[in-house]
Amino acid sequence: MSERRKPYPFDILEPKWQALWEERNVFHAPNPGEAGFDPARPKYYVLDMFPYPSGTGLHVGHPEGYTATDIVARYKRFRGFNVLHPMGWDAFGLPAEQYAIRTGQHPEITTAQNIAHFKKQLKRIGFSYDWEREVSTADPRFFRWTQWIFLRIYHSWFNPETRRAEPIATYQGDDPDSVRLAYVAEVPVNWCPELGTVLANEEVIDGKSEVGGFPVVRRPMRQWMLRITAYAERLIDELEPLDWPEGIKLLQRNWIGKSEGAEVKFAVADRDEAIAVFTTRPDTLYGATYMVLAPENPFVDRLTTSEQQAAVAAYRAEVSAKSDLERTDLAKDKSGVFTGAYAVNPTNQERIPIWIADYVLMGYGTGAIMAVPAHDERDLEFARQYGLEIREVVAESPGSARDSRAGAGDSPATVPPGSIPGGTFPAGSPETARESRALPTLGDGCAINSPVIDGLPTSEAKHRITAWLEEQGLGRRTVNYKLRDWLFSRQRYWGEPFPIVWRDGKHETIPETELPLVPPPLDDFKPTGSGEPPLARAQDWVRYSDAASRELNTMPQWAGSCWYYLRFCDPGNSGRFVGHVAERYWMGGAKNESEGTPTVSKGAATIPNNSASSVRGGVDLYVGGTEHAVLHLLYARFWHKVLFDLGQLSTLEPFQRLVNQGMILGEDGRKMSKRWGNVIDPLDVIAEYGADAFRCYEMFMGPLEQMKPWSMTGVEGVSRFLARVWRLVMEENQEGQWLLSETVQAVEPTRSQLKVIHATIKKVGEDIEALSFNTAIAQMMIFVNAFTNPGSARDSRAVSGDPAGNSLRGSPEVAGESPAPARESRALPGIRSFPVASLRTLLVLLNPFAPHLTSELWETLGAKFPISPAVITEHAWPEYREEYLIEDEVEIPLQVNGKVRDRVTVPIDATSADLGAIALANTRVQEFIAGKTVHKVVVIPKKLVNVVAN
RNA sequence: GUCGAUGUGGCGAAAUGGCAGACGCAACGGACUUAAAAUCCGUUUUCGCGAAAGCGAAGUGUGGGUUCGAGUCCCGCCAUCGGCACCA
Repeated sequence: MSERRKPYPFDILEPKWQALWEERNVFHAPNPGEAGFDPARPKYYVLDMFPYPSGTGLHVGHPEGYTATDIVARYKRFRGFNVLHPMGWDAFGLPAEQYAIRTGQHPEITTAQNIAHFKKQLKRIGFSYDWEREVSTADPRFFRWTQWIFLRIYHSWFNPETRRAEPIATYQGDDPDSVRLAYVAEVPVNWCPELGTVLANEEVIDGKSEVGGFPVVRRPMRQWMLRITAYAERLIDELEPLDWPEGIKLLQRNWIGKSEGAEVKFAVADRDEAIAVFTTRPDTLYGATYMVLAPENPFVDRLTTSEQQAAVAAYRAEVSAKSDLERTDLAKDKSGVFTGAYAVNPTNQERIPIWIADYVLMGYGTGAIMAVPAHDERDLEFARQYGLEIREVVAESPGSARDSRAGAGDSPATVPPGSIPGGTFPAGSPETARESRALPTLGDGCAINSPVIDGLPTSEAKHRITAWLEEQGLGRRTVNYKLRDWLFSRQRYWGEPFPIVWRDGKHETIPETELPLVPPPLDDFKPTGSGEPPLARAQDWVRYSDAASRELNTMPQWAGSCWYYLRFCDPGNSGRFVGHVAERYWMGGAKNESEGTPTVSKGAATIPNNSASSVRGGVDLYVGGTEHAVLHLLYARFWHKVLFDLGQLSTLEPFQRLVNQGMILGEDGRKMSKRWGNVIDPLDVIAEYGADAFRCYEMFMGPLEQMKPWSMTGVEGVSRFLARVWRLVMEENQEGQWLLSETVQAVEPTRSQLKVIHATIKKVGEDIEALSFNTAIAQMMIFVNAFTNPGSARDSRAVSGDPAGNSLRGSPEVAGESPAPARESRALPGIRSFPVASLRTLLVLLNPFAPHLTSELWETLGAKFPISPAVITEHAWPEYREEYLIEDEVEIPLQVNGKVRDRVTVPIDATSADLGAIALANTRVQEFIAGKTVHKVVVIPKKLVNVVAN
């Protein structure tokens, strides 16, 4: 009584169908070889980015992508595909551990509770996941294989010859540990003494910990690293053919940051030593007037003169106190110190001073640069600050001059390409040049004041000087990447332990038979404070043997998500991380296998690169948020490639098609957060409007990839639409019971109804393929409006050309005077009638969006109009017939000079000549061309006529 | 700074170079009702003229351009959002 009246009884029918689906295991997809598997059907793997089961539960943002994939999954099933549509949990993670630290509650318990809550929410939305395939990254049956994959990575190296990972046994060198894809290194980390732990860069703000605001220092620690940089080139190349948003591809490419250039050796003056620098502009070598080393560069210790010792030490101390963020944040002023030493410019033997400055990073290139202040903004700023020489060696090339900034006489624009500009440019007087031009040339131009390459355009100059350097043994062509190796260890409890033990200071692996290696039980999850991970507390566990002890670090949260999509293919396999047959079936190329089975592990014979087409495939559709555009998607691609190279997988890439859903904002247009009090809980919405309305609204809001604000009244609108569908089939009697409506009859649809039906079949199918769900729903609304409303102005367009008049439904008065109903059966006189077959068509089209409502109505219709199969989901997707879409007549706008002046209805096959004549004869057109000369009549048959006159 | 995305009614949004605003929300008017809710019908880009049907003009952030024709293609600019940020 107190409850608001429901527009239709979703609160009863939705749980009913959800229970039924679960009971009958309707959405289980059998694997090849299992009972019920139909090999004749093509496969379709549609995947969501699995969630971290946080304590707060789902919000309306999660189900946006999930609804999209669910619609595709249900649609593909109708289309006859074997559909793999799984869900699982990214269950290791910091929040559970921090909660454990605060409360003493074991993370396993809180995680299990959170998972249960998430699962309940997902089931209430009616997603068609195959729950038999559910996995959790924190489950030993799962992370056993995460550890196993780590061992594969550990036992491999990247062979630059074959450009692929190979077992370490194929490595011929004498130090295998130096080439392993998993290795140990001392790297600087963000150490927070107060919290007793290492923090990720994102967790450090202005040199303080995000949590608590404690100071954070940089400190070198022994860490596990994965050699992802070996794959930099392939991660770029093999990204190309994927069906991903261009923006995401670009983001990955930029993250990897490939740049081509040269490494150049500069001799140190008066010493038998040389420092290599990396530059992308070897053509500016003559303009290198000083050199800069990163403060951490080991050369600094050796080079610094005694007079400069104190200044250098002070500067290095100052720099090391800064966090990464402080150091790179803001466009702060350049700072640096002279070392007292000099290098020799290899082109002209000039002595140039060697400085140190924190604008040079130790981690990129060689940690040293040649500074060319005339042609690099940063070097220029630094040179100006410390009064270093600026020498111009590139002039703007003819034609590319931005402005006439220089006087005509000395303008390099007068230099003919290829000639030596000595006469026209004031060579040897860089100061003059500087003053006459406001800025140095930062872009391409042509070389000047550079004997070996004078007059050459930049690109050619680069080649020439690099060749010259190689001849002289002073340098070589090189490629550099921004991408760094992946810091793979964490000092945490709630993560996968490494299958590694230490003996005599050396790492070695534990046997595979000892997997899974589960974390020890602990009561205290806090870091130890000494920098040792919490696992150190479990002394019994740590002790592996008399001589060996376990690795104490755990893997980062990314580890499980790097391969979970593979486990979904074969989640119960206890002998392998994924069975070959299952993997080849679900991950294989979607097309036929006619080109032969993908090449797998035939020794070193196949080099994966450039043969991408033979190993194409992967997840057919992967939907998730942009926040994973780089890290997760890059890490997963990396692991996948290693496993592929080692012959464990059949495809080169994990995710063939990727789509990012946009963020859903609160009703106030702000990001949803507790702080603004604008968070929407899906369960609240479902309680009020039902899961079907929730799903449809999520899709009707706008394009999937766009950011868009939530609107409760919008949900109401979609709910009204679903209620209209309900009332198309059902009517309420005096007692308030819903019964099958008398108006539903076994009649043939009218011609105009057929047109709407087939237009809807076409549009909904195409729109789902294109993930344009909002317009698919709009079209179904048009369908329902057409069936519900007696001929109204708004559907005049939809029914134009309908010889039956403009009513779509057999309302008595119209049906009486209309010859419309096709052939045999007609509406009973006096009763408006809806053809049952047409309603069934609508129910199938709508089923992926509103599965509960449509299942219920299908069943109800079946009671009076029996049909087999009795369950909607076992039916085929309807096919549209072009013949019903074709019009006899078409309305053509008549334009004069591009403006519509009238419209005429003409037969569909009217010729251009006819149309032109009709237009010119039209009185409205005549009005507007009166007194003008007609120059041209543009006729687009079936579209429009445009008379050009003036 | 730089790369990318976006900019269309009061709002969410539609529109293979061819009738801008489909579909929905909100608002307003009407029917039904004792009344309300629900439901159904209708109006709704702006400005001008008209009693009205209607007629005209302008209109997709902004300035140019290409085209018979531009929301859509090209060039410049502005704004909002997002990523990266001394990568030599």
